[in-house]
Amino acid sequence: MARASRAVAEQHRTAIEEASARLFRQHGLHGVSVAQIMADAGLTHGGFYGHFASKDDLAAVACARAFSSSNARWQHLVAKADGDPHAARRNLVDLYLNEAHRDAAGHGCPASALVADIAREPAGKPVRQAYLDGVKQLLSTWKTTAAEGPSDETDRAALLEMATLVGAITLARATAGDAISDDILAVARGWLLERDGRESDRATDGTTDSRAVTPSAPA
Amino acid sequence: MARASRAVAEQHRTAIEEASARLFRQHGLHGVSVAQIMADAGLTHGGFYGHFASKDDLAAVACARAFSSSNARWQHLVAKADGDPHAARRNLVDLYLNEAHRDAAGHGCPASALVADIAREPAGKPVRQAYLDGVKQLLSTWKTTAAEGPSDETDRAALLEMATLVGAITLARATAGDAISDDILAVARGWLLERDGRESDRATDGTTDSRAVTPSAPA
DNA sequence: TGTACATCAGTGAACGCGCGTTCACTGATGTAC
DNA sequence: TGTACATCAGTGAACGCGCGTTCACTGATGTAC
Repeated sequence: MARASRAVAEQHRTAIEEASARLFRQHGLHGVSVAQIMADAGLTHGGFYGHFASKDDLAAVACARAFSSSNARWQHLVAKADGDPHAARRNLVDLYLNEAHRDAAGHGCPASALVADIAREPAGKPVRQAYLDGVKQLLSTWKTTAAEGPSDETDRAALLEMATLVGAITLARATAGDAISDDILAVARGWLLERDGRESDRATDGTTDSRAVTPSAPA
Repeated sequence: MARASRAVAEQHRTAIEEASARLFRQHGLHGVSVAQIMADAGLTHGGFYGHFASKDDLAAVACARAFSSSNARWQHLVAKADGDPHAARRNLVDLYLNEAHRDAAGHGCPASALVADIAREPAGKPVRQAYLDGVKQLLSTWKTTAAEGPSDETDRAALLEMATLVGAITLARATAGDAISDDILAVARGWLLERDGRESDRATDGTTDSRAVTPSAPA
């Protein structure tokens, strides 16, 4: 291949972004190389710098893309609940605190998959800002599932609940293979749903038992 | 230096373990090299393999050491509470959900500092078992701060609370520099202390406001 | 207690390898006429 | 619509560098007598 058309070049750029958004979440920002990302996108490594200024530049783009994709899925699940905030929350919790999500970080929530990588990035790196923006997007979507309407208390609760989501899934990943891993997910799931009132024990997708969810696409 | 005495060689081994326990927590298992660890311990890199079979081997030893050290500090704070589980819990929460702990992962809790690195390690790696054992040690210590005595419910609560501790500190690290970072710590601190009953609003070390803790040695 | 010498902790050069990035090159694409 | 040619997306070799690990070597330590 000598020269791709503009349309094809744009497809290539998208493929690079999608491959990196997945591989960065799976292996970490420094656990996958430019060459591996390009190979995953079906290209050779030399063309990378025609699309991005640096690996750091790509990291920020990929991070933003991963959050955007996760947030869209969250909003879709909220919409499916058709105005019932309890059902919306149940949909999100079932998606998030799930063995399938635990075992597929590459397709899951970037807030948890990248949290430690971002914490170690120096202050000026663009990926840090992308992460911060992304977390705030997810928080905003999460708040729409609060039983009470918007308030300072709802904001505080959302911070606590997001920390619990992130802590439960990351700790479950680190302890995967031991019974404690499933227990962590189950306990956090129970707390997040029970604390939100009991009048909505059914999710809108028809499942009746959050512990027996069919393996579904992760967050 | 040509040959160190046995006593000095053992000091060197200890220095390597301590340096790596700190540097692995700060920069990640793959974010610091054998040469950097050895230099930090005051040695050159070639001697490393006289002490450890591989970097993976050291990772497991360093992980166990970090947990052992953290757990000892936890037990010391529990002991200081002199049998009052509320005060013990307050001591631990003040230690953990703290700006100083957030900003010094290298001296902090390995359960949070290493959580994402461990999640990405393949199943057979010895560091995974060391991590799992360490988390169970901390859980065991944490349970001694439960208001009610030992029970299945206490066990489940401890899992949830540990996930919240880990989630809050890691998310606070990833968002450090933004106001949301301090908010996450404050909200999680409030929840962990309030949920445990209100009769113990004073920690045993004499501080009266958990939000104004003096910067202290992290967990 | 003193001597002879084997042991071995630590040194530093070297190994093959993969990293992020650069660059001369290729040849189809896109454009000017 | 057809031709001439400049543009530039992608290729693959190459750059300097740091990685984990190995190894010949040094010389003080530890031991046998």
